[in-house]
Amino acid sequence: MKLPKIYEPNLYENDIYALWEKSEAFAPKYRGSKNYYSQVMPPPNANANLHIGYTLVVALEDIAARYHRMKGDATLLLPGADHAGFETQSVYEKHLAKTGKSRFDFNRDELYQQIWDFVALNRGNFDNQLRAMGASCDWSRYTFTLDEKIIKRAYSTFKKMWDEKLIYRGERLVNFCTFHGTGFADIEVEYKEEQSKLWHIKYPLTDGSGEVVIATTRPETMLGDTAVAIHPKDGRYKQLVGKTIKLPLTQREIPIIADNFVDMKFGTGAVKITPAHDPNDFDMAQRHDLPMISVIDHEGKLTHDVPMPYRSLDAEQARKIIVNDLKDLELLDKEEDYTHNVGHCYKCGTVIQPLLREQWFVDMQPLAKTAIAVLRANKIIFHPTTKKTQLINYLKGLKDWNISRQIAWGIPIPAFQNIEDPDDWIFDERVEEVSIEVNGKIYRRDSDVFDTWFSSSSWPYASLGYPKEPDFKEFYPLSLMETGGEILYPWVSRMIMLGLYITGEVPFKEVYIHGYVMAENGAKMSKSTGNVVDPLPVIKQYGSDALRMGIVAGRSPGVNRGYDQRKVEDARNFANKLWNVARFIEDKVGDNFKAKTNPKPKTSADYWILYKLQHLTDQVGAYIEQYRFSEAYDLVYHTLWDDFADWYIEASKSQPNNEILAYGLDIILRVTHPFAPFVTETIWQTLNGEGDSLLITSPWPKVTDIDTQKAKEFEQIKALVSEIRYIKGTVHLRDNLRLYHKGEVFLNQHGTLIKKLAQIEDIQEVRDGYGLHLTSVPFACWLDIDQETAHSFLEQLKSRLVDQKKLVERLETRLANKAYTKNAPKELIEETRTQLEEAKELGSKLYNEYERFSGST
RNA sequence: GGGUGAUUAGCUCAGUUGGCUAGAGCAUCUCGUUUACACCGAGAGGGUCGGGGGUUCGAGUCCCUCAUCACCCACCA
Repeated sequence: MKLPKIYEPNLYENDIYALWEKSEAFAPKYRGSKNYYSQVMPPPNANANLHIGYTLVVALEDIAARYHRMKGDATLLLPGADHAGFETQSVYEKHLAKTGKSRFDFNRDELYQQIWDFVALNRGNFDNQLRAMGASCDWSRYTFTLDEKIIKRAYSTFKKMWDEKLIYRGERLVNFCTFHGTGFADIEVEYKEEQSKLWHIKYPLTDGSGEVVIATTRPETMLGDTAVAIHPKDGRYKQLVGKTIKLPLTQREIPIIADNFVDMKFGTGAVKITPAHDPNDFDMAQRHDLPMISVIDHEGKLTHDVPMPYRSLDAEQARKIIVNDLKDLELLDKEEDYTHNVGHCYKCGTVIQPLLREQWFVDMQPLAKTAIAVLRANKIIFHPTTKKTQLINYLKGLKDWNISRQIAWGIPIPAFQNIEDPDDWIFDERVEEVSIEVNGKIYRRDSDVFDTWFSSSSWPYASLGYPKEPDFKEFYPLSLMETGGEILYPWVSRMIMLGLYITGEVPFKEVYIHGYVMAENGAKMSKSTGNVVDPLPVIKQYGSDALRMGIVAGRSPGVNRGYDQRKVEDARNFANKLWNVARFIEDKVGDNFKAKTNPKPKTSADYWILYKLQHLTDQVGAYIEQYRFSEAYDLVYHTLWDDFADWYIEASKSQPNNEILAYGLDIILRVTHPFAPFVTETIWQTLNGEGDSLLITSPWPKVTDIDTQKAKEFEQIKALVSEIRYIKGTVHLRDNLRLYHKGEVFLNQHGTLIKKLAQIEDIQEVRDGYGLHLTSVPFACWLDIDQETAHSFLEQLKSRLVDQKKLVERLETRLANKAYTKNAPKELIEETRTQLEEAKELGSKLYNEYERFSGST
């Protein structure tokens, strides 16, 4: 079968992927190695289209997986999708809104079913996109985060924590979005800087002896104040401790307390304490045993615990009215402009209200402690390494984790409450029931669901079927967890903690954190800005391989970088180059392409290319094992293009060796396959004709020992040819150029090749002659350029001569430095000596040429 | 307030424990249709490696410091 002139990815990609799938090439299988290599892919939101960032995820994971598969390791790349609880529910709510409905029109069970159907409708996109990107993942092991095994695992984990008292139910401050009606973990709150006011309010002492001025950004919460705090060493106030304040606008009396937390320098040095609506105040209330009064409810309105005129007001509205009322009472001391950070719901932008709610919490201390110890002991290797330190710092300051969410789309919490005794909670997995009877008592199900991260923290072992499934026994701990920096804290940290807690082992041996794919101008991609790049049109235009390589090229771990279309184009050109190399070789070797394992090198070019290919196979493998993808790709790119195509194939046109051509292509196809799976497999299938061999499962190549001395001969030919090309280009000579020499064996031997590569008329042995001598090789030879033409080369000669002199000087100073000869490694000094010799020789040749031509001006 | 990363050619970026005259792609300029490829070939120009100190025989690379940008964490009301 003949390869057409241009590689058109669209014509082949689908068929090639189908071929891999049909051949079960993605199933893990030991092929000559005893090692396994396993990754579970970070599950993207099942409901959304994959954005270009996920192409990077796929590319990185798939390159590593394909490499290890070819190494013979049993390789598992497990695909999955995430129900993405709150994310998906808010998408669905927007969808509902279009039909004029809202979540309040349905109960939670109804909503759950509706969202399930909604997600099922959209899920196909995800599968197809992953295929289009060439992910060699095992679809038979596809896992959804609401699969039975994942839910059961969440329940077992919850139960174990419950039994071991790591789970507790408590009334704590939670970050509450009054629009979505749910609480969030600390990490989900988005802080934004806002212009606001700092109000100074006079709080009169009960005994009438004066007043204390407090400063606040949230005057509406004063109705819930239960104390005023000052610093114990503050001379202005310390005599007031123990006295009480008559809280304005209310009839309540509240104490003045002393606490080290208070910053004397901020505001007035006196701070109102509202335990039910501020985390720091909450902590202080616990220390001083203060009452907590909720004055804002879950809808963001003032509660019935505030004086009549303020009840049911919107918090924002209440603020204005209260400030006005204080003004009227002449209790407002002053207003200052003030800029501070305010927490917002990351989805709708509503200001987050800290509210007192009963929720389930996980005591993170013991889990974090174990994780820190494991990280410190380097049981998990991080790429880049700095992420480890960041993670340890995060774990050190970790607070308890609120795992309750008041939404429908998620895993119901398997806890039931005695309807007659609110403190009596039991664990039970019958979550499909609203209420159950146990020991004659009626228990009602907690209507909340788990935070998505609670179940996904078990992903590495739950998706492998912990504890009994063979996959778990075979592939755990995972070889690599590849993921983005934004989920280092919410996900990676928790996978490590829960992995250690449940399985007693680290969940993965290495972590690779990729940077974000930013928009081309470096800004963050977001739907609202409209600068999101959709991978599918890019794949259609340039091919899947081009996108994969283009997005990996020049990218290092943990660093954000813009999407660069030029790199994709370049990669497309690379795929086409490979295609045409294959066409050329197909033409020479014929259709029955079968590369010999040990081809016989004949020419110095043969030895040279084998040497290059040996370096390629060894080094690319080493790079991938160190997860240095960009450098690996770079080496593949330049070996194919510069070495194999531009030098070896060109040389082969005058000294063909079909065995080596076929062998070289074979090696290059294998080594390129992890990066460009489609084009390499397409070529492989076309050239192998009827054969049933697949490149994807072919072994990674190994080139045996090469005679490097012979390889070096070709380096000399390259140097000679390059110099001739340079001179030709500079003096604008094209035709009829001859190279003369006085009986150099080397030039006689390689004359035909040099003639061909340098595009000159002839190479001749002569007795004597006159012309421009070449300086880059240790042979006496010259181009038959006349005096006048050679003159135009004088400038070049001069600048090269100057450079050469500088180099000689630099090397001489270095060697004259006794500290250098004393301290530097011997090989390096030896190298410097050789270098100096060569530099001197080249210098004198340049000098001679320069003298001869300048003298005759 | 704390932390991390970035700052290298016109643009986008590589550059592993310090060691050949600092690299790539794109862009620019000059040639070129030669047994595959114009999504091509040959050649060229272009960099005080953000500033300033220091350690070292030797620093783009290590240390200190400053500046600018980005992100993350914290949240003193």
